[in-house]
Amino acid sequence: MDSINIKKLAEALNLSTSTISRAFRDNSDINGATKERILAKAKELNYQPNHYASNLREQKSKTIAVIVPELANNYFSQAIHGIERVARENGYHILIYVTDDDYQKEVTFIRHLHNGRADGIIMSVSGEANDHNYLNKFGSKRLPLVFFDRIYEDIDTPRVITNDYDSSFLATEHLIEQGCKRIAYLVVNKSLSIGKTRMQGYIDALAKYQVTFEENLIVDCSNSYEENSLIIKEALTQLKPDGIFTSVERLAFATYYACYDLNVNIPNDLKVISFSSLEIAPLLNPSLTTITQPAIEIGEKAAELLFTVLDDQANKNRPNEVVLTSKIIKRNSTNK
Amino acid sequence: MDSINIKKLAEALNLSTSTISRAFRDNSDINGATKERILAKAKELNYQPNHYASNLREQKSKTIAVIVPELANNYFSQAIHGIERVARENGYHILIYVTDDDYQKEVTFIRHLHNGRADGIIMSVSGEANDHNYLNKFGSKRLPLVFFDRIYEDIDTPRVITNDYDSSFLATEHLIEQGCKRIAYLVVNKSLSIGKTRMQGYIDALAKYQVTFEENLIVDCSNSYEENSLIIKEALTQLKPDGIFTSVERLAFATYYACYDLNVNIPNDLKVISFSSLEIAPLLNPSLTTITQPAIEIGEKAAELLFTVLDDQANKNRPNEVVLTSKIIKRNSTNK
DNA sequence: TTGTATGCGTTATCAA
DNA sequence: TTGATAACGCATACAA
Repeated sequence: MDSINIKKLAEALNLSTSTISRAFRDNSDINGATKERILAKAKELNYQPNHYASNLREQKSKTIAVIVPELANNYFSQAIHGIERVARENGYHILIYVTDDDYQKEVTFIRHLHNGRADGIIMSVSGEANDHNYLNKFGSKRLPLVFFDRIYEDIDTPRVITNDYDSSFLATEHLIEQGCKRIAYLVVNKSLSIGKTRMQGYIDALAKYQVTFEENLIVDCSNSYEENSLIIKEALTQLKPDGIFTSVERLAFATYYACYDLNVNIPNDLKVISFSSLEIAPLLNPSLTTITQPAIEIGEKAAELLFTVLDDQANKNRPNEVVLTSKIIKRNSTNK
Repeated sequence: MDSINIKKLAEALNLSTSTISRAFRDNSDINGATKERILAKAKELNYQPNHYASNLREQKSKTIAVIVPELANNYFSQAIHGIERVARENGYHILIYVTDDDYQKEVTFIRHLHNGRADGIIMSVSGEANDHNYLNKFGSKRLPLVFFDRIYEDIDTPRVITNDYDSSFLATEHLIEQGCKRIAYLVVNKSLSIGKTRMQGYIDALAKYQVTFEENLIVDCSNSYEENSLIIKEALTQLKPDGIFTSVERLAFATYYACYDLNVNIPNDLKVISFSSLEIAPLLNPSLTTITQPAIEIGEKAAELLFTVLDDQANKNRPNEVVLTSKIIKRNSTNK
């Protein structure tokens, strides 16, 4: 390694390494002129303090890890965008890990992150999770953790969520107002936080309007595109719903494809509403009525929340839960 | 810091730190039984070698940085997914940086990465770039770098691209075959590699069919949604094209919105084809004819290429350019 | 096969 | 205001 380090820079300037080091930190006492001389030379020689040495010395990495179930999803890429912006403004870097909804990957990622690589974690949990207790195994040494959107309710850690119950209630209400009598709820994992909360909003809205709740109108979908296609087509033909409320974006897409195949007309034969952050929802055929979460803002808030924890580990006055509001945007897929 | 480290683990086992260290690497001589004893105890105490100490000692970080212009774009999120998978399989972590097409951010990211934080960089360059020479300033100390998709032609480094010229030629040909006489080409930065290559395919296809090339049918768009909306509406009303070929996905979306507003019917009044990795292109109104790049594969190849460079810095026999093939998928937006 | 000693590049403490 | 030195946690050369 012939690259430049603090020692060579010190030699080149006839100064000690401590002085050089001081020039790169704001708080230290250092002569203004020397500082400038150092910074100039540093720029000339393209010197930068080695992050790993600093991290080792300071016991922090200025890095946060972001763990998401999937990337090819407008919601998550927007959320990450928000996280990235806030992190950068705070001088932090972000590591990305994708679980593909695989619980084992999630556990492995988290465990490996506890080696100093990251100072904190922002995570939307995998859909498969059964035993969340692994998160408690770290005891007091667990890294600061912030959940967003998909959370484990039994883990005590700050979280950023949206008003899912209300949104689901309103979404279902909207379908009822548009004349739907048999509304199916499509969900990937109904035992998971968001699947469950969203389902409750649906059930309660049905109750309010005295629409009979049918267990089999809750359609359990999977993570596989092919399987979902079959499941949804069967649901459409067997259950003959006149409205569909999907808990995640890709189930709405799958519904559209199924309807095209089966010659089911949206919205005449079937009305569709979905959670989705798709920016081009108006361009779909027909344009899709969505419950749109403020994805970027969720990411930003999650990052901010993590930073308040990092800045002040002791302070227990920080908010433990931030709830943001989603918007229902009515479009043609639920037209009367 | 009361966390566990190699020294404490050594004490707990009555061994030396070097023996512990050896247990965590495969190549070293160590008694099988001791190794197991160490690993068992390590698991019990939740010990993991500190990455920053290892990195400092070994002068490598097992981390690669990925720099992209934007995240909320199906192409890039898919590419990153591919990169992430290959990286993980190789035991590498990935850092994500988003430039928002801001050249200054790109320069800053790259410069800061040369502090040991990453072993290599995979980048799709920002659209604004003027002076690429900053990349040469690092001399022999420049980190291994792989470009994908949006490249600087004047920088000598491995790259993964698609057959953009051919695709553009075929796309234009397709529009001509569908009866278009006035085909506009929408581009964000025509001096940038992909904008230029794609334009050349367009121009040559026009020539082949003796369609007159008109300079003003090359429509220069921006990175702002609002500006593009105005630019495209003006282009539609002033230039009255009967076909549009857009170099990036979001210009196709902007075109759809503009047509909705202006009551221009696609495909009757105007046919549209675009580069796009949108998985739900069939669901658009009308379904969009696309040139679809193998985004995930591009990411995978870029990562593989970087790893061959990292594995063997000296070997100059590695491929310097990988060209993958895009697919034209004809849909209703170019129907006769 | 295991242990000892040294250094990776930096920063904090203390002395000058 | 600056310099000498130790320490962060680990991996390797060398000794045992």
